[in-house]
Amino acid sequence: MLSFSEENYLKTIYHIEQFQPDGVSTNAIAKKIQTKASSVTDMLKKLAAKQLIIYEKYQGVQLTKEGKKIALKVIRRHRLWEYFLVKKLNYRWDEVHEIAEQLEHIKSKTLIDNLEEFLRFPKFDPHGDPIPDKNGKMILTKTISLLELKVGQKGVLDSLKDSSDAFLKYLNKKNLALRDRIKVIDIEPYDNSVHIETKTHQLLISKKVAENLNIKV
Amino acid sequence: MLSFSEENYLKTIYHIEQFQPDGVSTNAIAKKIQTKASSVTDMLKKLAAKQLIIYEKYQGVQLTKEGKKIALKVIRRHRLWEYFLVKKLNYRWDEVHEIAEQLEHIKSKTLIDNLEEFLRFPKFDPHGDPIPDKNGKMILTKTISLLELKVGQKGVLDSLKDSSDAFLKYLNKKNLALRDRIKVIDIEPYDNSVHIETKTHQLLISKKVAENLNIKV
DNA sequence: ATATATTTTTAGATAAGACTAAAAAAATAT
DNA sequence: ATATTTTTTTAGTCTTATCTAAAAATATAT
Repeated sequence: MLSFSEENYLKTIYHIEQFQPDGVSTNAIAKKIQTKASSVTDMLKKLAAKQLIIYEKYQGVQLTKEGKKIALKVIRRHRLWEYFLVKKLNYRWDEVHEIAEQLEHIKSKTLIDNLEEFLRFPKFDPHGDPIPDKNGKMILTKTISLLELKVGQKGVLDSLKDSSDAFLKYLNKKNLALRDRIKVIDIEPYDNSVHIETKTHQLLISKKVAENLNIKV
Repeated sequence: MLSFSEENYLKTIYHIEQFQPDGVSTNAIAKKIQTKASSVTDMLKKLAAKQLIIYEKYQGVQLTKEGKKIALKVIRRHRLWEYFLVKKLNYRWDEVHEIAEQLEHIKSKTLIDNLEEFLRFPKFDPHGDPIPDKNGKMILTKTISLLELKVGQKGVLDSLKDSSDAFLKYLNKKNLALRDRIKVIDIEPYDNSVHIETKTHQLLISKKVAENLNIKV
């Protein structure tokens, strides 16, 4: 049985791997997990000894099949609990991360499957991210970042590249929500900002924000 | 903020204090928490330094006001989560303890109050134990053990002195549930066993079992 | 009252996971 | 190609919560 900390590392490596498929660096993990590189190295050795990652000094790491399986279990738990918190306990999408970070490590053979059934098998969490099923399978939606849309093109806000509370609060303030239909009115070539229109209002979106919005066209 | 382990000690001391109001012994704690007396001593020093217990070498401990407050918070969380597991996730009363032991240590300012509201402010957990409210107040029901009833006397099974999974499974097997009306048919003076009758069947209850059944007369 | 048994504490060790500081390796720049 | 910077690892330390073994205090029994 893995520790809280080991599970966290596996989950984190999985997430970074989505963007860095051929080797996740020690520093990248340290940054995401808010710890020191030396602590990461220690843990990588431990996970490698358990055959959950492939680790060669200075080379970055990759999850093994087993490591990936465990990472997906943790992600499944995290996303189901987030769904529970929002749908049943009336939390906002920007309030659930910290609590789900703890709940995702509760150990039980049956708990998460029972929770999933209670929630009636949701397929996406409150941030639009897909929830892996019992076998680790999830619905992968093809999206592009808002930055890639042309003037006049339309799409739907599907999910986020950055789900930090800070970004979620920004979207709250700007009245942008998942499933909103978006049309690009204009693109400013100088700073890559995007002028968009939703059903209810118009908005100016900076490059930084635009690249964190995943659009289904 | 207290650790998982510190919270567990406070909760355990609170429970033992119900039966040993003037000083909880190191060994009693060690037994309940499944650890060694020396480990308990270490922790007692720590809790005393934090002013959560009154501890004098060799004298046993007592919770301070603050220690009791925290213990009741942990018990509140435990019982609300047990209620959730049974009422929402369809667990049986003998399956929830281990999971609630973990859930009770989730840290959040708002989680447990939101859960309580979602569950519509239950006053008793699945084992008949009262759930402390936000302020630590709970409904204390006057009960006596089945052993104290006279022949011919009636009462209702209200709660249990022992809520171990083993005892709960025993009650399942014997078809005894909370709220069952019970009448004492006969008492065997030789071994203090009790012959009882419920709405549906008659049963012979050993002394050991009888003293763990709390009856509201 | 004294011997014996039990309980509790102390001392020292261990494991997990983090840290700092310094060394080693790899990447980048001139 | 060499110097510089950045990244990663190593070595050693710290904290938390355990443990064992031995010592000290308390309780029990004769």
